[in-house]
Formats: sequence, structure tokens, C-alpha cells
Amino acid sequence: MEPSCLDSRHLRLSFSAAPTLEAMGGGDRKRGLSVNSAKKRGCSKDTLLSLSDQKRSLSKILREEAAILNVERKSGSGKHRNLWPKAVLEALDDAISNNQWESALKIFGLLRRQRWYEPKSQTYARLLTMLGKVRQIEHARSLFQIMLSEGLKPTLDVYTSLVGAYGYGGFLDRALSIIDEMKTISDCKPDAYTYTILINCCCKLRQFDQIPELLADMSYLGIECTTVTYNAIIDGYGKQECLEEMENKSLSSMLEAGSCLPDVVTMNSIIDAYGNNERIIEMEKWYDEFQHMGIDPDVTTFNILVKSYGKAAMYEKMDSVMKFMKERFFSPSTITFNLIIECFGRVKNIEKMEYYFRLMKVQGFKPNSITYCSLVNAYSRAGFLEKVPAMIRQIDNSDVVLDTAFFNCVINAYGQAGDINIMEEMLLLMKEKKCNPDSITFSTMIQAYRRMGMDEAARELEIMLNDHKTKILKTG
DNA sequence: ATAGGGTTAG
Repeated sequence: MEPSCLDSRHLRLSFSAAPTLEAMGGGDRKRGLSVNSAKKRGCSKDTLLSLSDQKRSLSKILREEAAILNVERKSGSGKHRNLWPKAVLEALDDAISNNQWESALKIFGLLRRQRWYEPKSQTYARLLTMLGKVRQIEHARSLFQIMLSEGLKPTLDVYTSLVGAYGYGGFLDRALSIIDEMKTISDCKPDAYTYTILINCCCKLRQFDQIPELLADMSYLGIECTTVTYNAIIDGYGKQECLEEMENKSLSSMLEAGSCLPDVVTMNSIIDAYGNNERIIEMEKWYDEFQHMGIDPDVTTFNILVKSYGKAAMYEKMDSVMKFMKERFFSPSTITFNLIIECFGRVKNIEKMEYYFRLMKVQGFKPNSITYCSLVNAYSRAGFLEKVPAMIRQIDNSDVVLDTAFFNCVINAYGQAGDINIMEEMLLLMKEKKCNPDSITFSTMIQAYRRMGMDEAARELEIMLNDHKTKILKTG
């Protein structure tokens, strides 16, 4: 009698059985879903384990690191001109997908020295996309020149990545002139991808006034917007807290045009925008509304709900979301727990925060640098700084990799407490752990010195901060 | 190509 997982009718029914948020708040109402069928459905790979957790398992990370380092080492000496293609290409692949741009460029240099090397525009496109993401515009520019010098003709992909690199770097004019150049080349006419990337850049740079022109340009060229184009604009307005424009300009025109249907990303952007502004009624309204349009929530949706209820101090509802996920075999993720921990930490509810920290570990989710940032900040705010050293020792005995942001939190915590000596010790520890101090580290320490009346120390650091900034400008 | 987690100051 048990319906099969492959039975589409059953799938549809079980999805449409999703209760409204009102019902979720109601708590212990029984769901009409048998454990067996739910388990089967839960096994459909996207619910049981979050994809990012699967993809980034520790062993995989370690393997990638080793492969990258191995190949990278060889790139230092000029000798290795006959390496196996597979090793080099895989290392390059891993470095690119982890955004390790320095390694990637080194490995690419090695690749170019191989006897079997053949320039491929796709490799250039992927490198350019990565350089855009990490804002290395200068490197993107010279990589493009290298490509031309190898006699490769830029493809549509390459041009599009270049548009992204300039756009995300804040050079919208340059990005636009590349699009103009593209229009003159028969195989490289800009398409919906190209324009969507540029529109997304405008959103991130808060240059919304440029968007109508781009849309007009598209329609003049006969390029149809896609769902992704609308999503980028909707999320852009939402992030800038322009909720009126988001709902009544972007979302309405999407729904009215009817040529692209909203999807779960549209839904998540909209409810995140209302949730972030603590407009819970509208958030819930849109959650139900999107479900009526046939769009099902995913783990990201639930994370957004958890975060929003937490921010609005509606802890029972936050609990209900967790309970609901459990009942429907939606696994939470590290992000879910990090959000809850951050939420209780913010209001100095140490007890609840530590409860969820334990629960997270019991349920097999590994805390990461972000988790520990929230803990340190909470201990600092609540005046429980004495808990921090034990925590650091505990991390030391684990394989958790800490980063610059974590140490910035620690340094800030001791700085706020006026504990200058420990603060300076933490800077040393930070360097020992191979985390580079950044401009936030310096500003944090400068503030601390100022508060303690240590103007000389503050001035010295200020000079270092300025040096640091000019260095960034030169390499960026 | 788009959505969800942590860091300073102003």
C-alpha cells in the first residue's frame, strides 16, 4: 500500500500537504505523512544532507589541499614540463572552485609550460570568473591580454566573465564598453547571461538607476529576461531595504509579464527582505502566497525563517520551524545552527546559546569559524570573557580551521574589555595560526588603544593600517 | 548568472 517514491501523484500530494505558517506555529498537530513514505522522500538527495556539507567533507578538502600544494610546488621551479595532464587540470579545477586565486594562477602558469598545453578559451573564462569574484581586476585584465597573445579569439563565455570581473570590481563603464564591443562581433553577441551579470553588479553597487537602461537595451536587441534576471533585481532591492520597489516594481512586473515564473530563489529573496526588516506579517503572507503558486520551500527558506523569527524575538515560532523541518525530514545545516546561536548570543542569552551549541554537536554538525565568532561575541557582550581561553584550547584540539574574522572577534573582545596585553597576545596567536591581520584587525586595535588613552600605540598602528591599505590598492 | 551564517569604525 505504500506509494512508491517514483509515483508522481504521491509526490505532488505530499508536497502540497505542506501546512501554512499558522499551522506550523500551532505545534503538535499530527501530519498525515507516514514515516516510511516520508523517509523515502527525505532520501531524495537534496533534503537529508545539505549539498554544501556533502561537497565539502573534510577528507575531500584535505585531498584538494594536498593536490593543489603538490602541483603548486612544482610550479615554482622551471623544470616540470612533463606532468600528467590529469594532475594539473584537477588541481587547477579545485583551486578555481575554492576561489584560491593565487594558487590557481600559479597552477595555470605551470599548465602553460607543459608540452601538451593547448590554450582553451573555457579555462580562461573560468579563471576570469574566479578573478571577478575575488575582485582581482588587474589580474583579470592581464589574463585577458595573455589569452590574446596566445592567439585565442575571445568567446562569448570569456567576454561575459570579463564583463563580470569589471562589473563586480565597480568598473561599470568598462563593463558596458565591453558589452558594446561584443555587439560588433558576430559570435559574441551579449545574451541574457551577460546582461543579468551586469544588472546584478548594478544592484550590488546600489546603482539601480542604471537598470532600466540595461533592460531597454535588452529588449531592443530582442533578448528576453529570465527568472534569474528578475531574481537579481528583486534581491538587490530587498538587500537595500527598498521593499516598495522590490514588491511593487520588480515582483509585480515579473508576475504580470508572466514570461518567467518565480521560483524558490524569488521566494527566498522576498521573505528574507521582509524578515530582515522584522515585517513578519508580510513575510508570512508571502511564504503562503508562494506556496499557493506551487513553489516549495527548501532548507534556505527555513534558515531565513529561523533567522527572521529569531531577530524578531519570536522564539516559539523559531522552534516551530525547527520542529517542522524535523517532521518533514529536512535536515538543518551548520548554517541553521549558526543562525540560532548568533540570535541568542546577540541578546546575551548564554544559556540558550550554549544549549544549541551542544545540540549542534550532538546532532553531528561541526562548528566552524563562524560558530565560534558568534560565541566569542556573545561572551564578550555578556561579560563572560573568562570562557574564551578554554574555548580556544578546545578548538586547538579539534581540526576546526580558524580564520582572520574569528581572531578579529577575539581581539575585539579583549579590546572592549580593556585587556590590552591579552589582546596583543591574541594578535601573535593569530599570526602563529597563519591568519593574516587585515584592516579590520588594525582598526579594532586602534580603537582599543584609544579607549585606554594609549595614543602613541594607536598612532603607530594607524601608520601600519595606511601602509596596509596602499598595499591592497597596489595588488588589487 | 540569482537566495541563507561570523569581524572594526563611522
